[in-house]
Amino acid sequence: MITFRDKTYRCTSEIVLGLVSGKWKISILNQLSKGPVRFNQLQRLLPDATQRMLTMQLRMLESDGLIIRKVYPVSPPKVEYGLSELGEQLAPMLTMLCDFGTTYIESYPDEASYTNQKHS
Amino acid sequence: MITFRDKTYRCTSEIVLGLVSGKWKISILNQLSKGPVRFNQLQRLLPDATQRMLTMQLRMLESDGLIIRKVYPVSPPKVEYGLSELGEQLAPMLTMLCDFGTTYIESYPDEASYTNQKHS
DNA sequence: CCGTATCCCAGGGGATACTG
DNA sequence: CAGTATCCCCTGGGATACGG
Repeated sequence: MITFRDKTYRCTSEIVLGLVSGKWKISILNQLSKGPVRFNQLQRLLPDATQRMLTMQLRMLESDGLIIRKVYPVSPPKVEYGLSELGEQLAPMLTMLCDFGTTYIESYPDEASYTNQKHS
Repeated sequence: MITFRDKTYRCTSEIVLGLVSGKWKISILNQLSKGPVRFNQLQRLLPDATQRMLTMQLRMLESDGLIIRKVYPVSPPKVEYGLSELGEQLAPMLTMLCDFGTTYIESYPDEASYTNQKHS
């Protein structure tokens, strides 16, 4: 048993699940892996996420040390989010998860369907 | 966007997260990876899981095709759980998640503490 | 031995409106 | 532009008791 930041886990893998579990966390990490992004860019990239949710997920990723929030003290305000070192190290695992997910649903071909998302 | 079993995902990796997210799923998979186990053995291996929770998590893993439930029609009842082919394929990923988790908490040395679990 | 059935609670997430 | 503030709902999980 492991205790980490006041939560208990039965395996260290559960900690990683916690890091990326959250409706928009993976999408955010995927976007940031292409380079730093501003808040309203993210909003346009993830049009189904509300401002509130986006902020919450970003704050969690930040406090978990996976992303870095840079505030430029200018007017109008400018905030940029980018991957931290730790966040970059996560990338290969996200890829593996993605690949396994793809393999998995291919075991159940007629239970999955794809929709292409509108983009600005 | 992907729709799979009436849920929508933004990335196939989220499907995998769903497969293993659940308080006892990883612990169960870890145990079954050592070989098939009976229900009450599992209870003793995971003493903090209630019967109800154990049953629920096992049912989910089963309906997701990761484990196989074998019922022996004898008296007293005997039920044995084992990994499916798909479940075995999951193992390397669980190992990666575990390893990254270990690496991760080592970045924050004084926020983690370890407890060895009582076993029968 | 291997489960169901009930009841209850906390927190993750949605909708909407407001602000430095 | 980049957020807070409220309010509300729903699901995952806990406690406990009962059944084939």
